[in-house]
Amino acid sequence: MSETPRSLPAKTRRKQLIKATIKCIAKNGLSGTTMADVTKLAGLSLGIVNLHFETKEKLLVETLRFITDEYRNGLDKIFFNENLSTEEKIRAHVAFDFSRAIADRNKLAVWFAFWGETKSRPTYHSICADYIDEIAQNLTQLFSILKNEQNYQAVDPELVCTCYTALSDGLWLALLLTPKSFKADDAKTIAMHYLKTQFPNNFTMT
Amino acid sequence: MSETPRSLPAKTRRKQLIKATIKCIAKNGLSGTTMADVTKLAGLSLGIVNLHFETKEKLLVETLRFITDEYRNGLDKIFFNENLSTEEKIRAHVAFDFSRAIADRNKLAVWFAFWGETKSRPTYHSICADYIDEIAQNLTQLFSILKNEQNYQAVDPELVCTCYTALSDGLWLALLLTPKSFKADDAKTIAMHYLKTQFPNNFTMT
DNA sequence: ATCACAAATGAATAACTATTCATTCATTTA
DNA sequence: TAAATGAATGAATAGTTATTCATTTGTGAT
Repeated sequence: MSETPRSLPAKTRRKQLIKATIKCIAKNGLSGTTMADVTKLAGLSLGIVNLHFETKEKLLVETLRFITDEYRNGLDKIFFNENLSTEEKIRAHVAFDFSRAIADRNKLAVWFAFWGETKSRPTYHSICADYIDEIAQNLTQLFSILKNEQNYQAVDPELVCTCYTALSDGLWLALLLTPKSFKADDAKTIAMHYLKTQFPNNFTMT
Repeated sequence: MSETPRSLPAKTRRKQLIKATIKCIAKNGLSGTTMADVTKLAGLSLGIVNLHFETKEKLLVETLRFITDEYRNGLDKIFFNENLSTEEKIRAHVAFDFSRAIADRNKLAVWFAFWGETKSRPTYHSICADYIDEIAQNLTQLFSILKNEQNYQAVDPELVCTCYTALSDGLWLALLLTPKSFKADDAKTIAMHYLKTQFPNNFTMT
């Protein structure tokens, strides 16, 4: 195949530009991300973003949608996997949260960049609100099933879901801010530590 | 006193501008914050920021420093308060984390906005790294003292500190993203729920 | 091969925004 | 009361950056 075909399916080119945008936001911040930077990083010409996305703002929205979709789809695959037990699904959820693809510092920078703008941009907010709700419902259900299966009387599934989710987000922040001293494995250990306090008969060390 | 004295101590004017900047970042995002917006919101003239801060970038740095100092100083007051028991200090820490002054949506938007730029701006990063380290040391010490005082054999103070801190940051995100369904009191309940799993003889409901 | 088409280019443009600084104005001092 | 001071103003400037679109270039059909 050629190095960089001059002509490519629109979908491929859009993805290429979104990936460049992620790198660019990580490198220069959302406020420092320019069309010139993005297109240069993608190895393409200045006008290409307007050709494929119309405006910079739409490129940013699609970039946010890209990372939220990636996250949501990954979790859905786990949730609807019939070969996994409930405990295995929860374990897989944690593993996914701190996997290479998700707990990547470039992508984490993008998450936080958009979260910081959420209050001022209704579009960003509604994209985030959507996936949050869906994931919370699925995860709460998993905790609820585990509670019933294993007879954990005192557990409040909804509370555990909110707590786990917040914990996971905060661990992402630690990965972003202190990458030298805090690694994905540390984050996973802490997340499992919390789950074990709630479900002491499950989630024992492997 | 006059409504808006034409002349004011430099420190007061700087604070006034920083407060306007916080509101402006919350309202327009970091990327959408312009000098015109900030100065208009402060009810002052366009050139005033350059007069008091030299550049926009320096205003932003001072704004980040303002909120980090406010947070650090508040926690220090608790940590060094000799009238409080260890448990009371930890309780006060939680109460502070989700108090009106700290868990304010404008300020939360500012925290996340800067966190999102941390990877690309060494200055922002070092301001954050500083306070994180100091607070973690103090909080770890509190957990360590409580462990020894009350004989909690299994507790790992450092891990509990990292876990609590991440949880708290994640709960802030929930307050920012889903303010309708999730309030400061809910956040406090969840934080206390976690502490109770670690120190079951303490942190019982009030 | 040639043509027709669509994708990509990038110089030029239009819009925006940080910064400057000559001027204005309130306050203080003599 | 009359300078003198320096904080504050905002029109003008300089610099940056998103967007446009006439032109170029590769691709596939005939």
